[in-house]
Amino acid sequence: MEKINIKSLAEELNLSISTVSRALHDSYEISAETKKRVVELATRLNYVPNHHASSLRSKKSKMIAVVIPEVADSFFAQAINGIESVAQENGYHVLIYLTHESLQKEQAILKDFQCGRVDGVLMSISAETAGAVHIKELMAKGIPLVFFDRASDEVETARITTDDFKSSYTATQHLIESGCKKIALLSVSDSLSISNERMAGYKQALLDYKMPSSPADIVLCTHNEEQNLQHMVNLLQNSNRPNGIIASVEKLTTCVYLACHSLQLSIPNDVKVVSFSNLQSALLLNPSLTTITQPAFEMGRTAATLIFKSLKNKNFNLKGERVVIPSRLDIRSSSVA
Amino acid sequence: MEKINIKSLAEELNLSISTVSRALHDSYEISAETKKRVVELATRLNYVPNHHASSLRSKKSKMIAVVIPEVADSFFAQAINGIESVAQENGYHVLIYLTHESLQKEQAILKDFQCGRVDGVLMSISAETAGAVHIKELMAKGIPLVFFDRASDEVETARITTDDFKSSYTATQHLIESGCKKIALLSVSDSLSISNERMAGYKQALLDYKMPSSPADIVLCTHNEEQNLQHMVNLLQNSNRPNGIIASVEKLTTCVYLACHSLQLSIPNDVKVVSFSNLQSALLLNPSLTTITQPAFEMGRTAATLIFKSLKNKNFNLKGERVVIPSRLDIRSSSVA
DNA sequence: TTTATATGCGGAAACGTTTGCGTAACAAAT
DNA sequence: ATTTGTTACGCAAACGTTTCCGCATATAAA
Repeated sequence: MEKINIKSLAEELNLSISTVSRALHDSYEISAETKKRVVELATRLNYVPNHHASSLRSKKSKMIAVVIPEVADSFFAQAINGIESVAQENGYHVLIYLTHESLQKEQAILKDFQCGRVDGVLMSISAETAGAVHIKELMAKGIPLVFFDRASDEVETARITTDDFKSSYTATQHLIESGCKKIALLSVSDSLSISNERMAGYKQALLDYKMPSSPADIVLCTHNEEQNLQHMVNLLQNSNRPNGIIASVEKLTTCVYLACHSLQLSIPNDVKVVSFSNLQSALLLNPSLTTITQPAFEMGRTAATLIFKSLKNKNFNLKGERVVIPSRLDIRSSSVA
Repeated sequence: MEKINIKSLAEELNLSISTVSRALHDSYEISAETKKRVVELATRLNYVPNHHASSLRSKKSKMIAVVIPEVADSFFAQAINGIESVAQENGYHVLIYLTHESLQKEQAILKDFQCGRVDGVLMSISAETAGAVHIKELMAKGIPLVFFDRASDEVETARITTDDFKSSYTATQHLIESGCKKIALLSVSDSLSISNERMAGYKQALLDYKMPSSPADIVLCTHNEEQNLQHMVNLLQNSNRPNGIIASVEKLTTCVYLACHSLQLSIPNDVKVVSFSNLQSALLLNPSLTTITQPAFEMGRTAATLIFKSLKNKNFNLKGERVVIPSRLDIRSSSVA
C-alpha cells in the first residue's frame, strides 16, 4: 500500500495537485463533477490530509490550548467538558497543559506556543503568577487568549468569570443571618484576583453588617493537605474559634469536615460551613454541604465560544469582553441555623 | 521585528541552515564553539522552533492523544493528571478527546489520527464500542496505542487495568460478610470488558458463598441521571428489594443515596452500599461511603510511561504488556454490619 | 608520500500542503 | 471582429524544518 496523499490522488485522477486541494476544500473554482470525482476517490482510498503540512502552509493549526493549574478539581473537569464540546463543534482540537500552580511551568508552556502550535489559548493562571510578561509576549505574537475563572489583571483581554465578589458576599451574608458571629475565610492565594474578589465580598459583608473583621480570620492555605488540616485544627481548637467558615476552594472542604470531626465539633451547631464547590456529592455529605456552585461547564463553553469568535472574525476584539456568569448559593444543612 | 527562524539565525551568524539546525539539536558534527554561538543567539532573539515544520519533516509530532468517554468523573480527571505529568517529563504534549460514550465520535477521532497528528494514543473505550476495526486500522498505520481502564478485547496491545474481578469479588464478599442476603450490582454496560469483569467477580463471590444469584439483581443503568434515580427507586421499593448494593461506577452513588433518602431507607441498616469511586469526599458522605478506590493517577502514569517506552524504543512490543494495578477496598460506614 | 579517518560545515532535496498567478476555452457584449 | 468576462484548471513558489550527501581541511596511520 503506497503512500496516499494529495499528489497520488492527483496522479490517479489526472488532475493537478492544486485542483485536488481546491476540490477537497470545496472551492468555487472547481466544477461540481470534478469535486465529486475527487471526493469519491479520497474516501475510497481513505485519504486523511496531513495536518502538519497544512498547518505549516496555512499557518493555522486548528488547535487551542487549555492551560490550567490542575484537573483534579471538579471545577476544571467540568470546564474542560464545556471547552471540548465547543471545540469539537468547530472542528478544533484541544491541548491540555497543567501548570501545577507553578509560574515557571506556565511560562515555559506559553513560550512554546509562540511556535504557532495553537491558534488560541484558554487559560486560568496559576496561583504563583504575579507578572504577566509571558502572557503579553504571547499575545504580542498575535495569539488570542481568553481567561476563564482566574484572570490576570495586567493583561487586557477577554475574561470569563463568575460573580466572585457577589457570591462571596452572599455566602457571608447567609452565615451572618444564620447567626455566625465570627466568620473565617479560607483562601488559597493572596495574589489571584479571584481570591481577592472573594475576600473583598466577604469583607464588605462583614462591614455592611457591622461585624468585626480580624486579619486572623483570613486563613491562607497551601497545597499540602496535611498542612491545611493542621491549620484547620489549630484554628478550631483556639478558644476564640470562628463559628462560621467559608472555604473559597472546593478541596478545602475536606479539611474543614475532618478537623471538625476530630475535634468533635458539630456542623452546623458549633460551626457553620459554606464552600465554593462543584462537587456533585455535596448534598450527600454529612451534613450536606452548602455550596456556592460555579457554572463551570458554561464558563468553559463561553470561553471557548469567544475564542472561536475571534479566530473566525479577525477584527473581533477580545479586549473589552467581560462575561460574568453568576454562581448559585445552594443552601443545605451545613449552614442552617 | 522580522521573522525569526532558522534561516535568519543562519544569516546572522554566517552559517548554513543545516549547521544551525544541527547545532540546536546538539549534533556531534558541530564544534562546541559554534554550538555556543548558535544557542546564544537563539535565546537572545527568543527563537522558538516551528513545530509544524519539524513534525512534517521528521514525521514525529511529539504529541499523544488521550481518548476518554468523559472527564466529569474523578477517575479520568486523576488519570489525566498522571498522564500529563509523564508527558511533560518527556517533552510531549497532550491532546484530549471526549467521546461522550459515542462509538461514532470515537471512530471519527481515531480516523483523524491517521494523518500523523499524534505519535501515540492512550485510550479508554466508550461504552458503545463493540467492534474494533477503527482501532486496528489506526494501529496498522503504525501508531501505538495503549488502553487504560476500559480496553477492547479484540485488540492486541498493552492494557493498564485494575483488578476488576478481584476487587468486585472482595466488595461482594465484604457485603456478604456484613450480612447482606440479596446484593444488587449496578452496571453501566453489558459489553465493556471492565464491566464484565466486575460482574464476574460479583457472581463468583455469590457462587462461592452459595448465595442465590438472580439476573434481576443486575441493573443496567444509563447515562441519564433522572432515569437512573427512577430505576433505583423502583428497585428499592420492591418488596423483594436488595439489602446490599454495589455501584460499579462512581456517579451511580448519588442515585443510590438519593433513592434511599427519599424512601427513608437507612444506609447501612436497611441497605449496605459500596461503590467503585475515587471521590476524595467519600469519607465525608452521610454515611461515609465504602469505596473501591482505583489507582487512577498511577494508571495514567503507567499507561503514559508505557507508550513513551514504545515511542523511544521502536522494537519494544506493546502486545504482551498487561499491567494490573490493584484497587483498594476502603471500608467505611455505608457497609458496616 | 600515499592512504585512511575524523572533524566541521554547506548545498539542496524532501516532507505534504495552500495559494497567487497565469491561461485556455468559450460565451456574451460591444 | 474585437473586447470583456467567466469558468475550470495547472504551475510553481512558498511554509520552516530535517537530513542525505558531498567536500574541504587536518591529523593519524601505513
